[in-house]
Amino acid sequence: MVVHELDETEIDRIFQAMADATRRDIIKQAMLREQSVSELAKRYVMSFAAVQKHVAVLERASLVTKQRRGREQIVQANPESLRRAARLLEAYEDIWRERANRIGEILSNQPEGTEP
Amino acid sequence: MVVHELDETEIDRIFQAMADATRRDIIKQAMLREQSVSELAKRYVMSFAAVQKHVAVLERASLVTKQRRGREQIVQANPESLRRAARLLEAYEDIWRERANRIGEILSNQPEGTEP
DNA sequence: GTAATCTACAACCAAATGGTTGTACATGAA
DNA sequence: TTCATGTACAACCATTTGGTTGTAGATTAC
Repeated sequence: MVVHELDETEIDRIFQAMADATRRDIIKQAMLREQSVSELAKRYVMSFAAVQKHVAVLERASLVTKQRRGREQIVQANPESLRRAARLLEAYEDIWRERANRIGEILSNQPEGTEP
Repeated sequence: MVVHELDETEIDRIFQAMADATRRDIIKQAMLREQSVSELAKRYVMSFAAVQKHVAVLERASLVTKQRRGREQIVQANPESLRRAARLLEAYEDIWRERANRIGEILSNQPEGTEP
């Protein structure tokens, strides 16, 4: 199977992590600039602990990493995982394109001389 | 915000739908060939009802559509939604690339627009 | 007709999710 | 030292998720 280059549970985690608007925004923020968890937390209406959990989900999916700096925990984006997900989606598009070709061939394989 | 072209809850649904290996396989199968729900269900160890629910999740995310044919319900892939998700991920990669450029500029110590 | 097939849907369950509050502890600032 | 800040983590709660079984209704096959 073409679409089987990554460990399935790893993909599960990446997509599941992306399936929340707050987490997608955290990723974006971390990509724009490395930020501490509390700095990120200020942006959202939820509690600090909630943001902490969101970051943990992103970390489990390898979408971000954390690095201690004094008492702060700095969140850094890891675009590698994102790229993997992107390539997986492209693989699905490839399947679709192949199918389109296959159908196209079948349609074009009509016997000659059948045109009016 | 650059990454805000789709309705957030729509994106939520797409990624959440993709976050399950069975559903990803259903998408793949439906892309390869349109199939009825029961035909799909035969491929997996779970109950028919479970597969039915998975298809419903995919339908809610607009990743597949169903079409009645007699007593069967034919599942058709809708690669449009997949492509949207793929483009969203690419948008994140763009953010990262922009940041890399920005940092590169800072490091090269050449402020823009200083040339005569 | 009767029987088999395909689907819809409800009810139920265990586990995961997304949030909260509260407590504890380490670190930096005064 | 004392106080504020930043984090970790547990406990709790409501809702969602991913599965089950069971029942019922269409449609097709015999």
